[in-house]
Amino acid sequence: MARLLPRSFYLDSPDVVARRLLGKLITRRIDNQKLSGRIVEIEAYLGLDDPAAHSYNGKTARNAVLFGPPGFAYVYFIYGMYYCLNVSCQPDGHAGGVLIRALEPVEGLETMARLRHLPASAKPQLLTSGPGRLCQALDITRAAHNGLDVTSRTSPLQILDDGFEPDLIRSSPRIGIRKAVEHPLRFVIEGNAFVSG
DNA sequence: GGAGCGATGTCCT
DNA sequence: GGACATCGCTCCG
Repeated sequence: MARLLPRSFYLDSPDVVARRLLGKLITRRIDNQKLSGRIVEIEAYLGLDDPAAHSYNGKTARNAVLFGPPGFAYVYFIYGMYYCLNVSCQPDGHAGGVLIRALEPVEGLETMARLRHLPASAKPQLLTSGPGRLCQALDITRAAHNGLDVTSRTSPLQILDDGFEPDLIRSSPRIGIRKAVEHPLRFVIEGNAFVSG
């Protein structure tokens, strides 16, 4: 039986939490249906010390969740079309978070395909490989999910540990950023077919 | 299969 | 007004 990750899981620095989240299950409850996917790619954003992080220039209305307590969803809108899902890390008052970049779909693939406007026969890699894609596949939006507690028993968006352990984790530079491009803060499960890029 | 590029809303300077 | 933690399409080989 999968165990809901507690708030203490997210209390550490984003690079530590990012590694630790690889292989964990994200579950999205929509009415009576459950969608789930395993985290296979993730990036760390370090807060005030990280020029690539949304929190770098201080707290604003948009990024306030990153400065709050750990274990809350930070969902933002990007390029006029897509949402991206992060989870806040570090104690209340300290900015930091992790960006979920790719999932291996586990449950509800037909619904994911429909939400992605793809035929049911579409390759599963097209469902949740990429931060914008996975939000569309799980119907995650800023209006509905920003600021949500992912450690709550009643949350429609949770992260669980089902005992899976990645064989090998590889780090590399983060994707799609223009500042602080050199830091190896992207983490993937080595060899997993659902990693993006 | 890879490079180039347009779509498109929100936030901050 | 510009930048943006993206994606999917076109065009070319």
